[in-house]
Amino acid sequence: MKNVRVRFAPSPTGFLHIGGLRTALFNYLFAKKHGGTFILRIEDTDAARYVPESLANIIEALQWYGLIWDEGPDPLDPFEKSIGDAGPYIQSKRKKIYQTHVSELLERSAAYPCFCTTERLDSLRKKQASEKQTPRYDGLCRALNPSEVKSRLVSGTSHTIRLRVPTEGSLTFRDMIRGEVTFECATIDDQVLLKSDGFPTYHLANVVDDHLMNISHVIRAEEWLPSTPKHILLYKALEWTPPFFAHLPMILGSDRTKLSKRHGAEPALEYRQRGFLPQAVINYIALLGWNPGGDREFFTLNQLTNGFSIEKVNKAPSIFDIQKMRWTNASYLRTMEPNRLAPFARKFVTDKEISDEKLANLLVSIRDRIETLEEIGEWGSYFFQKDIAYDPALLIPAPGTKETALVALIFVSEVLEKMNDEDFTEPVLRDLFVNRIKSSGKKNGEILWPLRVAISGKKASPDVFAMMAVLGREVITQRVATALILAQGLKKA
RNA sequence: GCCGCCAUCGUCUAGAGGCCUAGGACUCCACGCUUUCAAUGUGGCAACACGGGUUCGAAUCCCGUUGGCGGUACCA
Repeated sequence: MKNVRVRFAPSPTGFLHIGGLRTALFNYLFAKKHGGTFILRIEDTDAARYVPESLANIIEALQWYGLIWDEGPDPLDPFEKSIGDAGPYIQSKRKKIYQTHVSELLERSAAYPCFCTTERLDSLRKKQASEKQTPRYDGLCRALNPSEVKSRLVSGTSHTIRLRVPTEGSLTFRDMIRGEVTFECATIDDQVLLKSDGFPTYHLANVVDDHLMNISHVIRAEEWLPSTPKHILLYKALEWTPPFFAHLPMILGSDRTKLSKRHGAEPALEYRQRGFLPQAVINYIALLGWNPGGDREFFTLNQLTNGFSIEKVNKAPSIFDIQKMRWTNASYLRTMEPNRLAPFARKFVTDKEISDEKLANLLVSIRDRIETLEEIGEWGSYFFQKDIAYDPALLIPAPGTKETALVALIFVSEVLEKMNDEDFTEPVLRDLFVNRIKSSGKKNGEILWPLRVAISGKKASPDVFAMMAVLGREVITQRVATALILAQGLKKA
């Protein structure tokens, strides 16, 4: 394939979501696979729905996920500067370009001015709907005679420009994922190309820009499939060659409808806050609707690129499963060096001066227990907080009573008394305690359960000896003493 | 309603006419390891939507039905 140029073209009407991220990803993969160019274009032709923060969000999200564009707005100054020669890449800055092409369409009679008011259009639709007809433009202005058009234009009557769609015949095109798709022209509406405010609609701006930016392949979500014939008609009217099209299957929520907040689909960047690794999210969503064919589950962005092929993209929609994404994330976490995890753990550290080394030691035992970075806080709470609070009844081991707990804590205190700071390493502690417990004829659980609770305040925690080594002799002695007092206060079982 | 797309375990998927008594992964369950919870190991439950063709042979090809999704704006 020569000269592959693809674009991701979000509109800044909201934050980037998972669906958009997946579209961006597949465009990126396709471009990189074929040594092509990945372009970011901002489609802000609807002033009414414009959300100012969304541009920054889209840019930041794409960057965080590592989908860096070769051409598009300059991240540092997206409105004023751009990377690449085909810009500007923000459609609101291209208003004049669209208008010149509209003139061309008008001259060729491929489009016509429409003076119908919103009110008339609304009541027309309502009437059609009540008569069980397909709501569509009835072509009133299509038949206006030229002199009438001219006089209305001269008088400055508010109007739009519509595409003159053939009334007969059909239109067939090839989709790279779905094969041949056919639409009857009679079912295609006379689409508005230019709004009365002078802004182009998506359809016009999209076609003009794709042509001018030399886009070779349009890869977008399936929701655009029904408007593709309109776009092809536009290419024809402008005497341009249409690009190749590929319509990606949708990503749905757990109730099989379009993904929304209700399904846990936050803005794509929200997953950063939620403790996900960008490469894990990318890995997971790449496998939604695409598979290189095989059993493999893990791919880096490079490996995805090398294995990518648009023909292997599935046709059926898929459901976003946060559970599997968490599992993917957990798998990535487990391969990480503990000291690389340390920066993420820092935010949980409050009132203590803790060395990176100590933090890394702690993370060794936490790493295998978490699915997201966010959970580090939970699992390390005994470490990050100076004082821990818990229900004293927790100190009693499973088969056992208040006395069992007391005996265990006294046992532990006695062992601790004879220890030095230097003894507080994981192997030494383990060795010592396990041997002592063995020679006293007790079971591990009898002693180590109360000890675990004394240290962590939780029934589920990292390894006891790992916690002891990290916290040090002083803190451990203190917590065991506190636990002893708490245990004594317990009612008799 | 009309138009279009789609259809393998609950979910993500492998499957390009015989390799399929349908494979892998998530979830769930059981067991092993073990000081808890995890991680990990072993095993288990679980699917070709339905009906017709085509063919010696169909999850795979064709048609229909049903179901799901998307579109039907001076939104993208």
